[in-house]
Amino acid sequence: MKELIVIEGPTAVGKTEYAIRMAEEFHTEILSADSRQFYKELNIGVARPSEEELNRVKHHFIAHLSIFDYYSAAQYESDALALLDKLFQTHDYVVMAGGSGLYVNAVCNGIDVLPDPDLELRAELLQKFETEGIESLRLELKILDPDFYKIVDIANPKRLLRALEVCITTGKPYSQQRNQQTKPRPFSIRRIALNRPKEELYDRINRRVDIMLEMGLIGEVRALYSYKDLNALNTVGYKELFEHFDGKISLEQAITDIKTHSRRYAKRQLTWLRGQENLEWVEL
RNA sequence: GGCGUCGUAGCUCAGUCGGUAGAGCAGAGGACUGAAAAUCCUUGUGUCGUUGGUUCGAUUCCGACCGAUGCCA
Repeated sequence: MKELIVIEGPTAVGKTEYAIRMAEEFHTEILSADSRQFYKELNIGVARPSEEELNRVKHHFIAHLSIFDYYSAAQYESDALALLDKLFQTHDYVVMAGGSGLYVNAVCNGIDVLPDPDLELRAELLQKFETEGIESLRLELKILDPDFYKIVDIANPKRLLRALEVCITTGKPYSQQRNQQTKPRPFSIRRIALNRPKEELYDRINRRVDIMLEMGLIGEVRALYSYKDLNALNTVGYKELFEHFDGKISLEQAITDIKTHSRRYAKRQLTWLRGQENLEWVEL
């Protein structure tokens, strides 16, 4: 029986090192499930594994995309499954490691079959939201999919937007196309969630930000300044420095913001993980 | 040393024409199916600097003191 070993956990907990050790032990390879390490332009700020680490074990889905590319959890699901199919021909175990919970779930549990967004439609709806406000999205969704309207977070524009996209492009209510059933996989899955005492984790996050700065984070971000509106750059470590370059905040403030936002990100990841089933928690 | 301003939640500050107080940020908790390092929701009792006085009642008015700060010496 083939097995996928998944290493999850909050940012800076130590997933990279843990996954590499595990992959070495099982003589296998690693799939990154980190939605920001996908982008080749992002390196220091997303704590990409070092050259040395990448040489220890073969990694996939690191720097395989450009910040100009569109990508999604559903695409990741099919890319990862295709690769796993190949890797399992020669390995009994494969390791997947990353902090993007939605992406991990797409691979472990599957994601409903729905159309990819029509980017033109998305832009149109976004335009509507910006000019007419969130209430206009609510009214439209209430008509197109009253059932979903009852359960969505109507304060969250992204949820409303996506539901509308699906309704409009398929001509059917979004709620009728969501079944949220776990898809069977041709391999078993062992999910390990790494954690540390909060104080220690926060200390690691703060220290890692300082290390990123020493490694030249500011230069990396400055070189990407003209693309600051791309989704891939709506990322902790980048957006705060863009604000500094815009003259809105001091460098000192940007640095403390990066630390604060990273801590909050870790907190959200833990909230997400607490809600997941079949997790094996490992305290480091 | 003199005159003035300020001292309220971890931080920045609002406010109470006298009836013991509230925002933003931080913090904490939560949600989450094609943008997810994204996006969204909930959550604010603190000797109102200390100490006297006036008052039925003071964080609010008055005095003194302490601290911060500005100007003048």
